[in-house]
Amino acid sequence: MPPIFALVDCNNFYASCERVFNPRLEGQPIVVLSNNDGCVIARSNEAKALGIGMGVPEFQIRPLLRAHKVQVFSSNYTLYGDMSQRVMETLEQFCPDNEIYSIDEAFLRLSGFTARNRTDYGHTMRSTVKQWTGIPVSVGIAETKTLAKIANRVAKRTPDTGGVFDLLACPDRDALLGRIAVHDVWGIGPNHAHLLKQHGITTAVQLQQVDDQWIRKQMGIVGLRLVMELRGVSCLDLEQCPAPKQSLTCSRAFGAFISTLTEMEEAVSSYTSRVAEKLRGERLAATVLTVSLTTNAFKDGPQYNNALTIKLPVATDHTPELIRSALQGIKAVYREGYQYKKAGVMLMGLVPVGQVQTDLFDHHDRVRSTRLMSALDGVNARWGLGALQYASSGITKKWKTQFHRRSPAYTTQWDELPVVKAG
DNA sequence: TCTGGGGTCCTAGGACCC
DNA sequence: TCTGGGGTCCTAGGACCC
Repeated sequence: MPPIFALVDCNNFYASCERVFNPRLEGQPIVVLSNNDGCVIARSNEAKALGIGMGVPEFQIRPLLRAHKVQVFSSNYTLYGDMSQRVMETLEQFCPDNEIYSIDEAFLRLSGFTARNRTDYGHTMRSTVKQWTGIPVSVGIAETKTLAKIANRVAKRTPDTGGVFDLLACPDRDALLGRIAVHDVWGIGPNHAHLLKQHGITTAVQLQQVDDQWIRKQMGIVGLRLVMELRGVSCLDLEQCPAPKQSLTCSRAFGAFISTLTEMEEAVSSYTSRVAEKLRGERLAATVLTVSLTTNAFKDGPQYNNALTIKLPVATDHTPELIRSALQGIKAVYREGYQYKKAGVMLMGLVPVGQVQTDLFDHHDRVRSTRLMSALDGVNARWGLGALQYASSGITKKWKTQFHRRSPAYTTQWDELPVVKAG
């Protein structure tokens, strides 16, 4: 029996999260900004209707935001991560055969349903998620993941679907695919959209009908797979046990320019602590570390970008060891005379902690340092990330990322829980 | 003044080996 | 004049995703 996929996607996820705990935002335009309150990364429907684009710098639309009383939020990833988990746990109850694809999307395998039942089930899931979490979702159903993505798009944009659309029950699929622009197909980015357009291919239905050899030559195996998926031949299966991570990164723009090595060392040290926490959270250790730094490409003035990759002597998840290597790296690439905007620390060559190949000459007391790291992570989990920090991360931190308009961590910090007033 | 962050996969080309 | 062939591994860069 051919598979059937449903894609459940949260509507305007970050904006919806803000709304759940602040009901007076219902019906109002909302935007959520990236780190340092730089760009728009989420918009409510009302904000989209004002013509606010995805990724637009906040300063460029400031007058518009003010004129329409748009509610502006800094991003609050602690809140969004927790809300995501609630949504996914709800979906899990409906369909354990699922893949959490991103913070706001999951693919489900719906087998053994008739067409009528599928749509009904979609509506039940949708209303349950809304009732249990407050988050509105849309459901797209089809025989491949790529088509389920398209079905979801239709569900989201066509009010009379009630938020659920089953492409298998669509009487004229070609007409529908003819209305989907090729750049809106999952897997077609700006570059391939341009290439396809030059060959007269502008809609999903045209893409579906291209010659196999031609698409293989133009877009490689990925392109051919995509076209097969559009034809209803499933090539992308559910990935239920996610492959172990290959890399972990912490890279961030600074809240204020850095122009001294000391401050750069603080920032890199702080970013390394963060990525090391992620590493331990995944129960992995790293064998390769890359540090990078860059000036502001948007500004005039001297530019400098550089990165350095260091092979670690022994795979480690121990923050001080990682900081030592990162600092050694940043010293080597740092040049005086620039205004730095951003730095990053990436860990690669990840191996499960249980399988670390130790060095004959490695005298480090690993048992002791593991206990220390657990204690550190425990304190930070209890009191909030950054409660306990390494001195090398600095104290004043003028460079720290700015979040001027952040909502409370409504669901993860006792002192920030929403208060319900009796009245 | 002010422009995000974190990932994956594929491919082409070079180095190296037999 | 004439300059193999095939395999593997690694890396950098491109393209895409949310």
